[in-house]
Amino acid sequence: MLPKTRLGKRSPFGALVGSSSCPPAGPGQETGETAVTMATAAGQQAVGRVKGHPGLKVYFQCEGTGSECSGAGDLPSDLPVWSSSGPSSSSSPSCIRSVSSCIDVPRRRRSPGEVEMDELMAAMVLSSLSCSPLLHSPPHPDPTAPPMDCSGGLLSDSGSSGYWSVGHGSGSPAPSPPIAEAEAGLAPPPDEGLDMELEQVLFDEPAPRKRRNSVKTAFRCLWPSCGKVLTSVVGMKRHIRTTHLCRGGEHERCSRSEEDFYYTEITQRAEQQQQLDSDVETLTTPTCRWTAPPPSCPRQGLPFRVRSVSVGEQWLQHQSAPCRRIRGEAKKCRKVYGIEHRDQWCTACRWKKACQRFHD
DNA sequence: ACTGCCGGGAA
DNA sequence: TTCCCGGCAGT
Ligand SMILES: [Zn+2]
Repeated sequence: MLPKTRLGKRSPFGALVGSSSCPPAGPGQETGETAVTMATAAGQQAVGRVKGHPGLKVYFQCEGTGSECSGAGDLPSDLPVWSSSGPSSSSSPSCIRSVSSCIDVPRRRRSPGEVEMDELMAAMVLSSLSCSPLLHSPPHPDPTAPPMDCSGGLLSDSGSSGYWSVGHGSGSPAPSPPIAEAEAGLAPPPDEGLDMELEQVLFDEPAPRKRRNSVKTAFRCLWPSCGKVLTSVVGMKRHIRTTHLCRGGEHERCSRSEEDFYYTEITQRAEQQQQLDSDVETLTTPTCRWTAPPPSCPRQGLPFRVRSVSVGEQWLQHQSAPCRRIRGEAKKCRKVYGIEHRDQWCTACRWKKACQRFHD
């Protein structure tokens, strides 16, 4: 028996076993999604967008100055929007209702001068970013859902037999994301919880292994027929702001997040990195890029496409990346006995498996 | 270059 | 099941 610490990891698909489909939905497609919208002092901003499915419980807990409300409810997939009463911006049909009609939320108006909303929003952002479909799946699995048991051990790392075996279950390619991408429209799994962006990021890579050497990060402007590449976020934002958005410094605060939707993060090998803009700064400010432009600064009709990784997604990638087991300090049979005494190795070492004699 | 070992395949 | 090995990642 192999040790319990075995991490089956090197499968390129092991990173995201839970989410197997990638619905070919555009940014504006909202069926089956649940937009968590909340109002801030600056306006409304979609802080999270998770795929909803029947049975998915979403828990809110907001702490205000005077009162405290917490709501939990089953979110049907027909898009109930829960939002606190913000400014009546009717930019989106999802902002019509101020309080969900299906969640018993105590009505509470935002008290003036309330500053905890930033914290709340930060918490929502964090929770939405760190929410794995596994962590938020209902404790009682949906009986109507197909028994997709492909999600165990995504983050827990407690699976004794590595991750999952591709071969289990004949003809059931559930955990295979590339196949699932082709069959995206056929059977969306109930565990759908990650943004499709993330899945694209995770699976678009031809080489899923980490090749961090000599790879630099740059940012490409996504404005139509621009394609400018800069090495810094700040420079890119400034480029977008000044060149495309035609804005000066007085709008920087408003459009601070808007530029994020018009550039994408690209990586390129160092030797391929051509002469870029002289504006070289290090990436110090983590930016969160959402899948829709901020409603506070509507720009209708302008095409935007985002294929970038937010910080949380990067974190999630890192967490769920198929990482190998940490090489132990102990010498193994190979090193102890040497190649010439291979017959003295343990069988695992002989078979190039994890050593059973010298555990870490 | 060497080592550990995952994943896969042959016998 | 046993055995072997390609190939990757880390040292
Ligand atoms: Zn050994």
